[in-house]
Amino acid sequence: MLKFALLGFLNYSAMTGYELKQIMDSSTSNFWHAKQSQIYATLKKCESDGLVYSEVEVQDGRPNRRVYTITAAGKADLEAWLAVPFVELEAQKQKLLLKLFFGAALEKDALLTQLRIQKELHQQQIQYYKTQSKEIIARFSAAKPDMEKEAIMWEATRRFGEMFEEMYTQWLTETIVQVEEEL
Amino acid sequence: MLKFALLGFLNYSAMTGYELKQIMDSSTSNFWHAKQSQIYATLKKCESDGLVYSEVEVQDGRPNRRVYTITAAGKADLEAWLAVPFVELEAQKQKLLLKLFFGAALEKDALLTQLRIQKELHQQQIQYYKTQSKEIIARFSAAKPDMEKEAIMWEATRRFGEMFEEMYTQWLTETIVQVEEEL
DNA sequence: CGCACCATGTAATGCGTTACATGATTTT
DNA sequence: AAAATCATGTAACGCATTACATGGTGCG
Repeated sequence: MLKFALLGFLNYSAMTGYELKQIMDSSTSNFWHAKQSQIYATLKKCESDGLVYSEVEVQDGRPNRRVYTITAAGKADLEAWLAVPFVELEAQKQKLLLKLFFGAALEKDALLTQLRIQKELHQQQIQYYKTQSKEIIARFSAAKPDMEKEAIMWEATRRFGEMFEEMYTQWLTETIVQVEEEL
Repeated sequence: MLKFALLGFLNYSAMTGYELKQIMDSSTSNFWHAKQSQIYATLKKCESDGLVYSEVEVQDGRPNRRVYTITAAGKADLEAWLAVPFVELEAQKQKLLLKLFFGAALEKDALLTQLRIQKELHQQQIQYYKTQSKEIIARFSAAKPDMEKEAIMWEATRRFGEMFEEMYTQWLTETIVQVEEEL
């Protein structure tokens, strides 16, 4: 899957692995993230599969840059993936729910402390989406007025994050009350 | 992480890998799932780490069963994990958002079709949580009246699923309108 | 007769993280 | 003087999926 994220960005413009890491951190990281090492490894794999090619740019006083460019095969691969709908629900993994599922084994107070820590974190995250995340998109839209359609999609993903965190916070609030009263 | 799910269940009672798969499918699968092969492999690892031990039960006319029992070390490991709070947000991965992020490259109709397919799926999932999932918990609670506290936690995880799917459906509804009007 | 269920596992492969390794330049 | 940034990668390990392999019982 990381492959498609990389191809998606390289389809906008050629970039190095280092730059791909930065752009992912500031845009997709809330729903798709990767470590630098995985990005380098995946780019290498994509190159050997003919989806991208790379050229080394020699710099002086700085490390050389390996700039990756998407190929026709890479574009075709990306477009094919975009075109085929997902016809199943994506399986979720939520560590916190797993712990909570077995959480009756914990002291009531220990459980409440954990839930309150999480509530604090998710509340902060709502603010992140409402401020920083919103601003990143606004700045990008201003810089690239030719990418209006893309900006609408980016805003949709931001809105998902905001709604997710609001739902999560609401659920934690209700669960805390439930545990206080019934456990 | 699967390790803790297995230890959590084995802490209730000794079981085979086959039974663990079944119980996970009917309880935690919405927030933690595993393939049968991974369960067998993880049990083996847990045994070599001394967290569980196994005994083969010979059956006639049926394959032998390898019954796993949690050890004192396994209980300690589980309890330590339960006791330490998660102090960070869990990173999420959402394939659909990744595709949507690059979705401006698609035809408007193709994009709308994909969003509508997803909306249908998530709507069905709301119903699953409101009916089948609710019933499974009710049946289990009736069968194990000594596990009242556990049942409250299970209901909390079910409620998370329901709220998540409602949020997701709401977001898709809004996003579909957005794409219809602005793309 | 065919299918689902019971019950176990191995092997290959892929995806992802952590740790290691290097070193100049720029900013605080 | 220290820390962050720029820039690349490899190696080991762990987690997860897919495919392969076996074979009897019970039900419709």
